[in-house]
Amino acid sequence: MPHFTFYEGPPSANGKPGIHHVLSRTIKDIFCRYRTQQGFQVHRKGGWDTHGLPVELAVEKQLAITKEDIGSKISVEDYNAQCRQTVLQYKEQWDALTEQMGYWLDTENPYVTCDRDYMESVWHLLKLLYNKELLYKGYSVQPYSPAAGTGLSAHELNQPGCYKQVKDTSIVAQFQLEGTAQDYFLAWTTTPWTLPANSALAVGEQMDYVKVRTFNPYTYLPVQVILAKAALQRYFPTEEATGTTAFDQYQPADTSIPWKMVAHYKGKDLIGKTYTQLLPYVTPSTPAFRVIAGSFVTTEEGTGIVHIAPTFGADDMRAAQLAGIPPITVQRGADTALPIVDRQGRFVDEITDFAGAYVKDGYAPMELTQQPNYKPVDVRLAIKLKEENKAFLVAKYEHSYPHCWRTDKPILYYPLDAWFVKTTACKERLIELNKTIAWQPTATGVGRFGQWLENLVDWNLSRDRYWGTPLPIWRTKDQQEEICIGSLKELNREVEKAIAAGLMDKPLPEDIDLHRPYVDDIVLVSAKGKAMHRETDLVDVWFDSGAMPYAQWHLPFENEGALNDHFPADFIAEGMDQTRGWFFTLHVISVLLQDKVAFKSVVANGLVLDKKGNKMSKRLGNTVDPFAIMSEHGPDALRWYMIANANPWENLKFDPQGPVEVTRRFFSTLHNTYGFFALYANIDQFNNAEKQVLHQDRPEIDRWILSRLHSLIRFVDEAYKAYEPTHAARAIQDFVVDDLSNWYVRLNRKRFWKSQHGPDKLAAYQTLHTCLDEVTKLAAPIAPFYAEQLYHALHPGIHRTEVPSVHMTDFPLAASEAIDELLEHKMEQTQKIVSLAHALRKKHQLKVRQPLGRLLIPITDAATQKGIASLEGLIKAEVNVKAIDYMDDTANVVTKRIKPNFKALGQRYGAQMKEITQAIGLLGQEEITQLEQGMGIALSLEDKNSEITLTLEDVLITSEDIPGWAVANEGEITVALDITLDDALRQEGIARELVNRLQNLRKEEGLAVQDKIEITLAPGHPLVKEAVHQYETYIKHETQALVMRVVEEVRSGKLRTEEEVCSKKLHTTDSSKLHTATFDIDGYVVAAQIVVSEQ
RNA sequence: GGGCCUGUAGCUCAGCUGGUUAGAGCGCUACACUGAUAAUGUAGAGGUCCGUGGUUCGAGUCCACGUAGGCCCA
Repeated sequence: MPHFTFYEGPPSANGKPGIHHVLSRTIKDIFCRYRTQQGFQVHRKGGWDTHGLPVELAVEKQLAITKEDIGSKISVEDYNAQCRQTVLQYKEQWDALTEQMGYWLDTENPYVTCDRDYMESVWHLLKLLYNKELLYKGYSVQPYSPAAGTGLSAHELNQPGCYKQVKDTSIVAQFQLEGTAQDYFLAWTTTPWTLPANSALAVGEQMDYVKVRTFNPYTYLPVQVILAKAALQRYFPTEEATGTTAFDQYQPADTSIPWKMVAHYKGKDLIGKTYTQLLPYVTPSTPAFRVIAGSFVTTEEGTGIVHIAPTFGADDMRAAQLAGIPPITVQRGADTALPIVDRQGRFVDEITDFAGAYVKDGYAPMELTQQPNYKPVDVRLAIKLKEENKAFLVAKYEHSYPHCWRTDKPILYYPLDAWFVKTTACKERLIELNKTIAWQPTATGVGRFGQWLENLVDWNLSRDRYWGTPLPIWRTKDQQEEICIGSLKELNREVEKAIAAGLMDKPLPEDIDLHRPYVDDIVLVSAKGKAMHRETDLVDVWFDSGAMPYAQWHLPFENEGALNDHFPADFIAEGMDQTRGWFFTLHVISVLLQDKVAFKSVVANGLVLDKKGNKMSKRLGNTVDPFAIMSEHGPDALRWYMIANANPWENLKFDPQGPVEVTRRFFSTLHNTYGFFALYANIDQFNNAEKQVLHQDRPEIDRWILSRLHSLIRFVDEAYKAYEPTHAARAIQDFVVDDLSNWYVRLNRKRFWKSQHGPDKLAAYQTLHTCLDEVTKLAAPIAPFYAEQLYHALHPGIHRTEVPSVHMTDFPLAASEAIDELLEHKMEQTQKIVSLAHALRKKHQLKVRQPLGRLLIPITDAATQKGIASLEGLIKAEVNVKAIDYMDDTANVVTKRIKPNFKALGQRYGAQMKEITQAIGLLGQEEITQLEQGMGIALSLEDKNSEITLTLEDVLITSEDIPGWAVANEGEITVALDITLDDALRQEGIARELVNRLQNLRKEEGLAVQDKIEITLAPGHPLVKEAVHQYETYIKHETQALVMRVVEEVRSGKLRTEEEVCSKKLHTTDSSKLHTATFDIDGYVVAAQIVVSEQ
């Protein structure tokens, strides 16, 4: 059996499932069910994402502790035990959702990311990366508190009170362009102490920049400075100088400094320009001091040119890394490079002028700052730059700056050790292989995800937390030796060595937990005999989920060969917002390790918003409980609504009325159609056991609906294949509502209730059964429950014979021989004709029950006429006319309208179209007739004296009007209705009205469908009397009357004379079985009485 | 600030490679039907196709800029 491989992106059972999970899981379910029906084996292994910050935060909240308390107020052991307990706290709700929404998933054997087997596989993958030298220790710039000597998480920074308004010294520095005498870039900073670490300047590629001639306000020297045009106002609020006089007249210390724009640039023109190092204390080993592109550059503050110090800003580091600019660092020993500020927040010795100075006052001891001539380092730097003609503006600047919540001192953005996956090493390959993935929608793949890959930086794996997969790397204190562990076996082996070396006293317990703190207690021995301790970092949880193709099978320790059958995935689905989440980590791990994609196709799904388009949140209280919706409207209605309403990758504005409408419009229509079928199938004991009536022996209407059915099958199959579930759902819905229910069933009702059996009735049953059956299979992936129910209803004996579930049936195959496009087109025209005729009746207040004489259809070509003629009976019945006449308008009775066929003509004549349109508008009825008869018409155009020949294909002719008739048209179809009535037609109308009233009476009085009756009528008016006489057989037949008597008067409650009852041998005198009514038919009063015949 | 997506009737959405009366469902109004009936049909009202400019004989559709919203990145 061929495999269809699907990966379940693990949810976290640490939170409750929401309505959006119904959407994402419905999408996953649809395509897996579809493939199952196609005969693929689909493994649906569930999974749980159990590590990470959300879990830790939840636990901290439960225990009312913070991260700092771990290890003091609570032991790491207890903490981890608590985490383990918490991770699956909502598992039951998730399992309930899975079951109730019908998500076909193996919940019995899920993979769990905090299981030891899973973690061992993760370690194995990390080791493979390590062996390929794709795992390395570097640094990342993070919030750091020198006072506390510790890094801070974004979460800690966001605690209330951390951001404070402070006044800092800000400097606009002048960076001199290389090779110029007085041209400078202006860059602004609120952290002047980072200027000695500057190694680049960043500009916005698309931004506009200008060069301004002016004077330095501190040195009064002439300068030309470059800055963003949008920032001009900020630094040059005065009027721009018009000539050179202002410059000539400028005196040092003048309060007003003249300025003038002398050049314009785009940011991208500046990229690559080099400049002289601002504060040359440390010389980098590779070329630096260049203008680079930065996507973060703005003109809202500063100069639109951003000073880049890669060691002291996350943006800076990233941009510099992308551009190949080195950071400014100092060497300590062979392998160690340090930033120019130490961990206590002091400049290192190499920054001679400021060596040992604290970069923020807050870190310096009181006795230092209280000295009379103490100046903060930012101020000292400012003075130095002013003196050296390197400062353009120095000012105090008030802004919000984060502070350490423990020490209340400002934080630094500071490079901290971190382990990275060297994704940039395979950047090209990642991009290339991404192009082979079928993204739905495509733009997400090439655009959003593609862009992300283009700007790839190395993946920072390190997390300074407790609950996650520990990084399996042990190092010696001197950082010279290290080992990466790839399996439990290897770990045990190393522990044995450590025991031998006396570093450990006993082997690891059998059931060693690979989490912290247990792994932290393991000390290994290096080749040189030194002790090695584990690097304390945890691995980013995203690595856990990206590892699932391997780790879910505990590869390579078990399930050898699983990759052959289950890699790569044929299909995955995830939230649109997971660009750098699962999509990325799956892709990276598999490309780096196997040089293959991890998934061949992917459907991204959008957000589920509330009815008004607001994001759902607990805070706003606008969340929707999936269980409530499902218990109220059923899971299928919810699923169908979510899929049919909008493409899943667009945001869904969730309207709780949606499932209600879906139920009404789609499910109840389908159910009514089935109900209709079942009603008669039961009466006639139809059980689909008879031999199928040959396709060619079925009436045209059957062949039509079957043709529509197979067209539908073809369309839906394609749609599922192309991951377009919305198209599939809408097509199924339209077929059921429009074609099957409102046309086929409506037109064929008689065939089911007529009493004589035969091939026609059988064909009707079989055709309707086939339609329902196939629709059931097509809809099964989206509406699994209802489809299953309907399938069983349609195959009552199924447990004995056939396939026991719709979900195991073969997905329908479109039979191209059943598709008759010509027939479908004909029917479309017929529907138009009927609709037009109904509109005419309505306009002239003629009920459909009133027969009319003729319908006239002007015909332009023989093929159309033939097509319509073959469905003539249908039109006559629907419109209730005696005859249809076709008119090829030789007599020119019909007024025609002519329009150019723009598509045909436009391509040929292009610019001449205006004139041609005008000329065609002037054509008369005779010329139109000429065209219709296949003759060409010459049009002479004034322009260029040219002449063109028009043929029938170049124009569109419609019949507008037929004098003396009621006419309607739509597109190329026109119909005319003869609305004159004679007595014969009136009588037939009366007869039909009578039938209608008698039927109503039957129903009102609660008679069963198969009850036979006897009728007594008092027609009153001669016209009615005549009608009753004329149509006696018809009336009796339609109303299932065995007897119909005409009398002068019907009294309420019982028949006129007792004798008549006796003479007619009615077996009853029980008046409760007599049903009497008075009808008003076109103003004629008719009294009637029916009684159930007991014969 | 950057990337991507979306903007069409009161609401939710169609609208294929540009072709001249821009559609559907729901809702609203009116009428009809009543052996599918807590259904159904028909008709009507309702549109600066987000804006501006451009390409073209012709733009809801293509291009540019802008604008509003969303997601991701910063």
